[in-house]
Formats: sequence, C-alpha cells, structure tokens
Amino acid sequence: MTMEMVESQQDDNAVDTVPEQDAGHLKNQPGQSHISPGSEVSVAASSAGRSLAQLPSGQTVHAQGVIQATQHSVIQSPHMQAVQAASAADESTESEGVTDSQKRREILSRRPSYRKILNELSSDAPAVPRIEEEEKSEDEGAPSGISAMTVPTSLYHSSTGQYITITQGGTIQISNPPPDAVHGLQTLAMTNSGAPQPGATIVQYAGQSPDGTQQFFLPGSQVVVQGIFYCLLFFLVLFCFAATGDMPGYQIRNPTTNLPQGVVMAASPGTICSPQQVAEEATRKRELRLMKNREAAKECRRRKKEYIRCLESRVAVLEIQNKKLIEELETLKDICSSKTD
DNA sequence: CCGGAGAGGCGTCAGTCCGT
DNA sequence: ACGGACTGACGCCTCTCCGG
Repeated sequence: MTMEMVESQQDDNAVDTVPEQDAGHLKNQPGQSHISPGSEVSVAASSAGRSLAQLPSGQTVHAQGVIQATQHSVIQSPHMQAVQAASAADESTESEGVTDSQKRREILSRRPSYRKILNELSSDAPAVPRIEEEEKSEDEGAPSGISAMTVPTSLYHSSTGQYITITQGGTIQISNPPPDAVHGLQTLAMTNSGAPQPGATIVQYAGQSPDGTQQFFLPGSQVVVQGIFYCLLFFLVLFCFAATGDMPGYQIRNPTTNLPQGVVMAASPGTICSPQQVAEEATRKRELRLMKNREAAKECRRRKKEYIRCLESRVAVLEIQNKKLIEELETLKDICSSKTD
C-alpha cells in the first residue's frame, strides 16, 4: 500500500487514520488483528453498496460501499468534526481566559461512548459483534445478590485466550483454544458443604497436573460478596493460570480490589448507630464504588481497544475498495480512450 | 550491566451521559 | 433529580528495547 493511495483515500472518502499513538499500542500484541500494509485482503461480491471482504485472519467483514452520500462515517463522525472545529476554536478563544484543559475536557466529554460507536460500526459490519450482546452474556454469568451456587452456564474468553465456562452446578471449566483444547481442559468445582469453616468455599482444581485433583481454600468472608464473587473468582482463576498451565504453586492474588481481607460487601444497611459505624459505612461505600469503577475502567479500555481494532479493519476494507475503484476507473479510461481513437 | 525512553496497563478522580 | 454507567486525564508501575 503506497502512501499515495492512503492519501487519495483520505481525500476521496474523508477517512481519518487511526491515531498514531493508539495504533502503536496495538503493535506486537499477539492475538490482535493488526493489518499490516502488505496484508492480503480480498474483496468479494459487491451489491447494493455492500462488500464482503476477507481479512488475512480469515475474518470476513461486510462494508458499506465507499461512495454513499447518506453514509455517516463512524471514523469521521459529525461529532469528531465538532471536536476538530472546537479544537480550532480553542486557538482563537485562548485569550478569553478559559484554560485549554478545561475546554478539551469539555469537548471530549461529549464524545459518544465506545459502545455506541462500535454498535454503529456493527450495524454496518455484521461480522463485528455488538457489545450489548457480548455483555448480556457476561452479565448472565455474574448474578446480583448474595452469591448462590446455582448460576446459568456462562462462557468467558480470557485475555490469555483461554475459555472459562461456569456451569449451572457452579463448576468452572478452563479450556485452551482448539489446538490444545483437550490437553488444556481444567475444571474448578466449588463446594460449600463440609467446608473446614462455616460459610467457606473449597475450590477444587482438577487439572492436568500429575498430582491430580488439588484444592485451595477461600475463606467465607471473601466469598460472600454481592454478585462480585464470580468476578473475583474469575480474575483469581485467570491470575492463577495465566502464567503457567502447570500451576506449580497457587499464587492467590486479588487484582480487582484493594479491599482489606475479610471485608464483607453485603453488610445490611439500617443498623448504623455510632459515628464509627457511619465512617465504616462510608468507607464500605467508597470501596464498593472504587471497585465498580475499577471494573468499569477495565471494561472501557477493552471496548476502546476493540473499537480501534474495528476501525483498523474498516480502514483495510476501505483501502481495498478504494484500490478497486481506482483500477476500475483506469479500466474505464482505457476503454474510453480506445473508443475515441 | 545499567540507565533512559517508550509502550502499555492499572487505579483513581472528575465530569458527563442516560435511564428511571 | 438522582444514581449508575461511562470515559478522558493523570500518575504510577512494569516490561522491553536500545545505546553506552
């Protein structure tokens, strides 16, 4: 792909390139569909303004036609134009006493969420999963309320490429991607009965280690958390198995919270009487808020990366379409010139 | 080997958006 | 109006790469 083509594409289609910094973030990250300039992307049937493109990874992407008057480009949405216009206005109004950071914050804060933007993209490209649908399935895996052991079967795809399934019986299955799916199958079973301490939970690990089934123990006070238990366990499991499949030692970490051990999130309101309890309640609320925000930030970053990947895919498709149109134009020119001669 | 640069992730804060 | 969700910005940390 030559620079000329990229430039012409931008001129013709008003396509913004992915920001340099963000694009750089995606380099050298395994499992991410970064499209290199030399990648082969084939464009198949084109009808009614839609094209089907085959990306190098085998992924097929539907794309709107390049030349469509009514198409609102997500890459350069009206909102982004507003940002650009406002940015230009920044320079002229700098003397008015309002700081740049305040203005920039004001402008950027009105940006539509990545969920919206990506869903708009998804409507154009059915190959891109809608975030709402994804999160719906994830929500099912983390029921609210005091954690009950009967949960619907949920499937998670970890950042390490592993699949984690929570069955209705409370069993967590960890499996690797297809190439070594059988070998990598690991099972976690959670039981409450017969626990060494009342309310405690045993997590049984039936992996491929030569020792066979192993267990580790979670104190009840860390387990009885409103709806967060599965989330905590999920990340616990991730961190336990992410580094090594052999699991030589249980490195039990709790990356999702800085809560002191033993903090019970399901404290019942209405029993506060002393100032100390008021303070404890405030602290508890703050910890809960921080934990939620922590998870929200993670999710937001994940969506942002997905959004950028989506944009990259779209850019690749548009580049191919642009190339095809240029070739078609040249062909038509040749035909016309041969006829006139 | 060591230190600096850059990338990337995380936690937190602050502000906005949006559904109820 | 309110509370939860969302996200940009900031600071910090870790890791990798590269030059000295």
